[in-house]
Amino acid sequence: MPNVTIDDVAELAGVSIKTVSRVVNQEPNVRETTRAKVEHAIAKLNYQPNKAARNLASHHSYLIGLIYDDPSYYEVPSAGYVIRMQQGALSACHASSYELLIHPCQYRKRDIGKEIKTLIEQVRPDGIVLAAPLSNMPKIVRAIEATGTPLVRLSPGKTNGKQLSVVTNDREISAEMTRYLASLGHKRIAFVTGHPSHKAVGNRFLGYKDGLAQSGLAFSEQLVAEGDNSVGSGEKCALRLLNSKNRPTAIFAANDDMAAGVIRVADQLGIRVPEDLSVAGCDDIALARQIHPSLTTIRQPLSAMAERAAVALIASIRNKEPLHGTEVIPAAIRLRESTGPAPG
Amino acid sequence: MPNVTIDDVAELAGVSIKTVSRVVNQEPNVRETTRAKVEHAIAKLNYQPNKAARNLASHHSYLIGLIYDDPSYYEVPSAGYVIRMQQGALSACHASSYELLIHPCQYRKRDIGKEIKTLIEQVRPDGIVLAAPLSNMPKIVRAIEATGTPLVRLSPGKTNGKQLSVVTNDREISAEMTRYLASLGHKRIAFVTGHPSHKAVGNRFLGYKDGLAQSGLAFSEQLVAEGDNSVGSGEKCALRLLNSKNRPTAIFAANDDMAAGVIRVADQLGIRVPEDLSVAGCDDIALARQIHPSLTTIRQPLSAMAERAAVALIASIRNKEPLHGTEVIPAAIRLRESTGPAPG
DNA sequence: CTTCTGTTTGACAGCGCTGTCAGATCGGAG
DNA sequence: CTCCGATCTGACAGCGCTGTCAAACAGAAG
Repeated sequence: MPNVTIDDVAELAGVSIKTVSRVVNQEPNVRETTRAKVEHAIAKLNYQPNKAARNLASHHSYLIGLIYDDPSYYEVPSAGYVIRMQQGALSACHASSYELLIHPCQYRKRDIGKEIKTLIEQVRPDGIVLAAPLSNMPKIVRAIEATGTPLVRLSPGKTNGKQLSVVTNDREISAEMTRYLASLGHKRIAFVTGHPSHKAVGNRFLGYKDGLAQSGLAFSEQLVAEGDNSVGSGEKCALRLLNSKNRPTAIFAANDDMAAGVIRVADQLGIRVPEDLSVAGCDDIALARQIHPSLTTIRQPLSAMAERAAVALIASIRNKEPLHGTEVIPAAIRLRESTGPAPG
Repeated sequence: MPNVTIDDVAELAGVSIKTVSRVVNQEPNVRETTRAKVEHAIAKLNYQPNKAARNLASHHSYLIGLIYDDPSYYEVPSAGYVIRMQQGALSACHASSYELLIHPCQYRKRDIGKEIKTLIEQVRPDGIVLAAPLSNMPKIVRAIEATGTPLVRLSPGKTNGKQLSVVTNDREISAEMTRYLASLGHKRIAFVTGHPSHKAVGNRFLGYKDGLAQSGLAFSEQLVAEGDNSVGSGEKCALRLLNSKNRPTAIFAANDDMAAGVIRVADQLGIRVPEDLSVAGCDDIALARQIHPSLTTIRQPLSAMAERAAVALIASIRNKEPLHGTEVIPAAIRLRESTGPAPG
């Protein structure tokens, strides 16, 4: 196939290749009639600019890298999490004719910093979206900073203010969930915390406390159990909470896996959900819809966050203004079967 | 950062840039001592060839495209499926310093053919891996063929012999699963078929029949129920099968979702799994491990298939030999809690 | 009609690499 | 010691685009 180049278009339109380039790149200062001529020629020849040539001449790669924790590492992969981020990033990239390069990586590796640095130097993406939990690992953030590539972090925690961080309102939405449970008449609302290394989980705990206070309920250590984000730990916590005298009528877990563990234990103990016990989770993983009863939970706006990150990145590349600050994309509560009015 | 180019390396090594190029590209006919000199210089300067320049000069993009059905279209995404394919393809690409471009697409769109064609013409990947079910859609296959881009299909069905197809042994492994159930003493083994449009599902049904025959068991229409791949349809089929007199002691479903439906219904009917009823599925989705009892199923070698596809593609690009034929990557049975000896 | 500013256009030199082809070098046979 | 083919190396011309800069042009002001 005799590929059509910018020269062909220029010839057909009767202008110089530079003018064609201007039209293709939507640069200003092209007369309207000229632009029309060129666009007509482009359409007629079905001209597609050669990316390699453009990249070489412009020192851009028109590539955005999405770096995230390798989901295969986990037995039950956080596949949905990754897919949703990819979707958001892809839609932003395609809207600006950038391409998305994905890079799952295992942060447990010794030389992960060097690996990422090499990757970036070889591929030279114009910008990078870094997902949690990697976005909170100084080693990784520093490796990327060292390459000078614009970076946007998807981070649940506070940020260092150096780059742009796109976050969700973990704390506020957790408070809202807690208030929702309180509004159903629950007085004893327990919380299952997760692994302390996950910043998002810490914020959820704070939100839980906020929500209690806002609902006029007292916080009690008795009603807090510490898990490690796994289903099994959720079961253990549930066992302790549900076997205590004066047991809670609602349990809010810092993630869905632990909430699923709570439901399983309740089932084994003959405690009906939601009649005797309301259960709420966080994350809206696929499992949340698949279990019985289906789980009331908090849906993180992962796709929207990744999209926003990529959009910001591309805009900043375009106008050469550095990125910084924090942007909040709000999460949403998904009401399902596992929560209901307090018993009695 | 003053990027180091091939000229810098050539100067330091005291050779021409062409020789450096030869070393970088592992071309033959370079004296060992020269190669060592150059490699030393490369290491010293930490030289990274500029992809854009290389692409432009060589007319290659060093990009492999992975095209699959957009998982977001489904309520409960087939995220695990996609992630596993990505992993396989990524590992093959990185091993040969290719990059992977992902492209989820919605085949229900009218102009999907044109969309894919445009995508390919813009991005110019050196090869494409096309996943099921898209790989069985003539419209899509033809659109890709029209661009002349090398194509490998991940296809459960038979192929047209035009390109390479990487398949799994659906039929044989289903027969094996059936024989396994028979070997546990089951005499009445039922089968839940899926949506007829999924070719893989048809092969599984054939394998089921094979397995019965190989185990000396008679096939009976009474023991077949037709679902549509959904959990709900699995429940309906289970209801019919388990309420029939002389009910089966084992049910083999053409996918895991339907198998999960079977287990749910058995639970509701007070039929114990696996004591009273063995249940087997197919696909090994995340849910298979999460339900109680965990599901015996067939694990498709998705990652291996995608990896093989990408490896073959890259090899064919390298030696310029067209690809064709069919390659089989065997699946594996995962024994879990849902199957056991026949009752009585 | 001239001058000046701002807009529009084009010539041309790369970007950093690979392909081509010719020249240099080497080793063994004559 | 010479010759020949095989092996190794380098000069150079692009690949198809963008950035730079200067030239051409248009319209407003004098």
